[in-house]
Amino acid sequence: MFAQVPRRPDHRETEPRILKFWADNDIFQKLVERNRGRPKFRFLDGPITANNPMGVHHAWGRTYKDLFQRYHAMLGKDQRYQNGFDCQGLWVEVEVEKELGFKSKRDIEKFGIDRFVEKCRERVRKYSQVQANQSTRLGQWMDWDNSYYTMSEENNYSIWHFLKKCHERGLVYEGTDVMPWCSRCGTAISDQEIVTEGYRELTHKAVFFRLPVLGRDREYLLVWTTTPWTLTSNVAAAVHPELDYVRARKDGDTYILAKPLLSVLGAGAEVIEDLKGEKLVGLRYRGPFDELGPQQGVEHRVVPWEEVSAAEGTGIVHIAPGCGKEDFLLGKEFSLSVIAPLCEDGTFRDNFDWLKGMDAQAAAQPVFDSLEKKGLLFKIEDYTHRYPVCWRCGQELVFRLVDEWFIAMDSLREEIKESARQVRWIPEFGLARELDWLSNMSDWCISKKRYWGLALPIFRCECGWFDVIGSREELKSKAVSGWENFDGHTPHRPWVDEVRIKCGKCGKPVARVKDVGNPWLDAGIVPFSTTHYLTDHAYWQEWFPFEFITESFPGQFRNWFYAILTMSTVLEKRSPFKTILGYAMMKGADGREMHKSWGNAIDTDEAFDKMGADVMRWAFCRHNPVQNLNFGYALGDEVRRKFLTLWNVYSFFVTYANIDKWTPEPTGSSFIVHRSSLPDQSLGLLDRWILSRLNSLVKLTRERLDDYDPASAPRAVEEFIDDLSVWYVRRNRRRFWKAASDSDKQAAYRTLYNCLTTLTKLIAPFMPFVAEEMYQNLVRPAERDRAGSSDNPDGVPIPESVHLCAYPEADPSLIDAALEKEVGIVRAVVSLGRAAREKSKLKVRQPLEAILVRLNEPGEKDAILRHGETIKEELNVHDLRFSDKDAQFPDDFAVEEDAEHAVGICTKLTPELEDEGLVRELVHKVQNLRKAAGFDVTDRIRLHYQSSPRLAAAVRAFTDYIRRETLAVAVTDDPLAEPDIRESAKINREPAHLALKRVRE
RNA sequence: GGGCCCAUAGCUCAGGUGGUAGAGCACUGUGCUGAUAACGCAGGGGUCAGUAGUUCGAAUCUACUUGGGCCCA
Repeated sequence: MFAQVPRRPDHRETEPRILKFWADNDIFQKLVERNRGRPKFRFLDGPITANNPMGVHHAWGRTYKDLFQRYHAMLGKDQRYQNGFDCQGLWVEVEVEKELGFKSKRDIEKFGIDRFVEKCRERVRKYSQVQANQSTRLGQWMDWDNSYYTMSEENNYSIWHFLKKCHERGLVYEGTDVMPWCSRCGTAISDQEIVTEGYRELTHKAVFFRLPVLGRDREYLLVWTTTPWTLTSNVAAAVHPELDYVRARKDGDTYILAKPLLSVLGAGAEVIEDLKGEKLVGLRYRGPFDELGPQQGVEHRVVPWEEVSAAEGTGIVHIAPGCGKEDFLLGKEFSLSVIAPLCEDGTFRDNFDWLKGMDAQAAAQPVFDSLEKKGLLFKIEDYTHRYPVCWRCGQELVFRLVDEWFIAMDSLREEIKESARQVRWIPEFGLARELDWLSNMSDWCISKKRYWGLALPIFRCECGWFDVIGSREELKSKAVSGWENFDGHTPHRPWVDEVRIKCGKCGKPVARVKDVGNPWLDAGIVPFSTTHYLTDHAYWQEWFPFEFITESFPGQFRNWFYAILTMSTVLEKRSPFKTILGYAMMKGADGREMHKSWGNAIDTDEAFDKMGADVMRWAFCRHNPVQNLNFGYALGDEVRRKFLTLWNVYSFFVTYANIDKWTPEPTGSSFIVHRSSLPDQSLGLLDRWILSRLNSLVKLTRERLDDYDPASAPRAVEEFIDDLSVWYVRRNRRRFWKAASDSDKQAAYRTLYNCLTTLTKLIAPFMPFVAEEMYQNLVRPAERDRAGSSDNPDGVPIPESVHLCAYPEADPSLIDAALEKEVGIVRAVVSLGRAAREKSKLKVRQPLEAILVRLNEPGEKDAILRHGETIKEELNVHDLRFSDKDAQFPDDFAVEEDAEHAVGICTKLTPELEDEGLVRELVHKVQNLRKAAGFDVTDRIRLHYQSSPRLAAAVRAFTDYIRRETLAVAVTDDPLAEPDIRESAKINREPAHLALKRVRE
C-alpha cells in the first residue's frame, strides 16, 4: 500500500520533515561515501561574504551550485562539497563599526585594533552559521563542517606565497595614485568594493574664475570648476586642440574661452579673434593661489587634452594632478607638478597657510572669497550633477593622492588573457567581457589602509628598501624582534605588526607596512588554498584544475574571475577552472532593484516559508540565466501550479493503485530500465507514446545538464507533465477504473508508475524535497513489502533515498519519434474539432454523427485511424471520415482549420442523437449527486427517476450504459424509500426528479 | 570615446544547426466535476524595433540605424 496523498502538497510540513529524514539517516554522508574514489566532479564554490544573512539572489546562485553537484552525485561522481565564506575586508568592518556605533578610524584605534579584529572575526563566524542554516533550508548539500574561510591561516599564507612569487618577478611596487577617498572612513574607496550606490545626485556651487595670462595685459583664461577646494592645487589648464576658441573683450578685459560657450560672458562681449585650441597650448598664466607655500616655484601652463568638451563650463579645464584621477594621468603625461593638499581626514595640510586644518568640502566659500579679493572671481552658480559618495556612510568623496601598493600587470596581461581563453564561458560573450577588462586593466592596487584583512607581508624600510615575505617560516627566520608577540596568533593585525626584520640595505629593524590587502586577493587564492597547494601537493594535483564554477556575471569580471585567473596564472600559468556558468542579476517582480521601501524586496527566510525551497529552486532553474530574473511571489505561484499538476497525477496514481492493491513487481535496483518491467506486447499505443516521451525527456535532460544548461530541462519536464496529465492520464482513466485486472490494466499501472518514479529521479537535483517525498512513498514501500523475500534479482537493495539513486538513463529503443509526432497530429485534429463545436455551440456532451477530416498529407490518414477511437471519444462522435485535399465540406458541417488540417463536425441532430445526449446529461447529474452525497467512488447505488416520457424512453434505451457509468445496481422509476440524496433537475430542458441510495453489501 | 548585451502578443518571456510565430499571466467565452477551493478547452491580440543585404525562403545569418541596459576610460 502507498500512503494516501494529501490533496495539496504542503511544503511547510514536508520540507522540514525531509530535512530531518536526511539528517537522521545520514543520507548526504552515505552519498559522499558511496561516490568516494570514483571519477571526480571538481566544483569550486566562489565564497559568499559572511557578513549578513543571505539574500534571495544568493539562493539563485546556490541553487545552480546544488543542482550540478546533485546531478553529478547521481552520476556517481566523487566531490568535495566545500562551501566558501569570504571573511575579510571593509564590508565586515563597516558592519562592526555600525554595531559599535563608531564614526571614524580614531574610534577603532581607541577601542583597540585587537579587540576590533576579534569582533570582525566573531561577526563572520555568526553569519557564516546563519548562511549555512539558510542554505541547508534551501536544500543545498555541502560538507558544512569543512567549509573554507578566507580568514584562515592557510588562505592568508597562500596569498603571501603568491605575493612572494610576484615580488620575485619584480611586479610588486609602491606607487602613488589619486583615489576616491572617504575622509570619515579614512580610506580610499576602491572601485572593486563599490558596485552600486556609489553616486548621488547633488547640487554644488560651481565657479567661473579668470586666470591672468602672463605677458598679456588684462587678458584672462576663463575657467570653470565644481570643486573649488582643488583650485588651491591648480598647476595647469587644459584645452582641446581641435576645438574652436575665441578671444573676446568685455568691460575692457579680454577673455579666452571656447567659442560655443561664449554666452557665459553674457551680453556686451565682443569677439576679437577666433583660434583653435592648439594655439593656446603653451601659454603660461598666474595661478589662482600662488601665495600658498606648496605653489611656490610651480609654473602654470596650458596643456592639450582630448577629453575637454564644449558641453559645459568654458572649454578650459582646471587641472590639479593631486586632486583628480584624470588630472593625475594628464600630469604624468606632461610632467606637471603634483600638489597633494589633503590629510587622511580630508582637511588641508599644515603647509597650506590660512587653509590649514580646514575641511575640503567646507572650503568652498573661503576659496570664493579669496578669488574675489584677488579679482579673479567671475561668477558663481548652482550645479547639479552625479557625485561619488561613500557607500557606507554617504560622505561625499574627495580625490586624494595616496601611496598604495600595486602589482604591475603589463607583463602578465597576455598570459592572463591566454588563461581566460582556455575557459568555456557560458554564455560565450563572457570571454569577450573578460578579455576587454584584461586589455584595459591598470595595475592591481592591493593595499588598503584598514584593519581587518590580509596582512600584506611587505616590510619597508625608511631607506626605501622593501621585501615581501612568502610564508610564516620565512618571517620567523628573518624576524629580529617581536616574534614572541606574534607567535600563536593568526597572521592578522595587530599581532603581526609587532614583528621586525632587518633591512637588507641599511640594516635597521623594519616593520610591516600597516596596510591590509585587497579582499579579492582573499577570494582569488582559493583554488589553491582550499586544495592545500602548499601543504599537500598530491591532493592539490587531484583536484586542480576545477571543472566548473558558477557565479553572477555583473561585477565578477573584474573581481573574482579576474582574481582567480590572475593568481592562477602567476602560480601555474593556467586557468584554475574549465567552465563557467554566468547568470545575470535578480530584480524585484516589477523589474526594478529590490528595495524594502519599494515593497518589492523578498526576504529569504520569508520566501522559504511562503513559497518553499522546491518552488524557489524550480523558478531559478527554469529561468534563462542570461536574463535578469524578476523575482516575486507571483512567479512562485506560477511554478506551484505547474508542479501541482504532477502532484495530482501522483495522487491519482496512488488512489487507484491502493484501490486495486497494485504493487510494482521487483525489478532489481535501478527501477529505471523501462523495458525490463514492461513487456512490450501488453503496451497500448498511448503507453508506448508516453514512454517514448519519457525517454526523450530523459535523454534531453541529461544532454542539457551535461552541457551546464540548467533551464532547458525544467521546461521540457513541464511539457512532459502536461502531456502526462492532460493526455495520458485523462485518456487512460478508464483503464484504471475498470473492474477486471487484466494485462491492459497492468500495463497502464506499470507505465504510469514508471513515468512517476523516473520523474522523481529526474527532478531530484532540481526539487530535492518533493522528489524525495514521492520517492519515499512510491518506491520505498516496494522494498518494505519485499523485506526478507528472495525476489530481488540483483541482490541490490533499493536506495533509501532518491538522491542515492542512479540518474535515469534513456532507453533509445523506447523512443519512437514517429509516434510522438502522430499523437501531436491527433491532438491537433481534436483541438480543431473542439473549436468547431465551440463555433456551432454544440457542447461535447451532445453526441454527433461524424467528423470529417481533410488532410494535406495523405500519409497521415493511417496515423489518425490508429487513434480513431480516441478522436471519436474526445469529440463524442459516432463516425470518423476523411475527405480529399481539395474537397468541399457539406453545408451541415461546422469547420475549423489550421495550416495542415481541416476538421468539420456534422451539426445535424437526429432524435436518436438527442436521446443519447439526454442520457449523457443524466449520467452527469447523477455523478454530481454521488459527489454531493459523499459516496465513495466504488460505492454501488440504486437510482430512482421520475421524468417526462421523452426522457424516460431515453433512459430505458440506455439503461445498461447508465448502470455502468453510475455503478447503479438498479435504475428504476419505482419510488425509493429513504434516499440518501434527491434533486429536481432539468435534463436538456426535460424535467426530472432524481434520487440516489447507497447499497450496502 | 571603447567593449558587451538586449529589442518577439497589454505584461513576463520560449523560440539548438534559417522553411508560412509560441507559452504563462491578464482578458473574453465555455466545459468538466470518479486528480476537483483544482483543472481542461476555445477565442481575441504580434508587419518578431527599423533599413538594406545573403537566400528559392530570415524572428533566426550579415551590415547599418534607432532605442534601452551593463562595464571600462
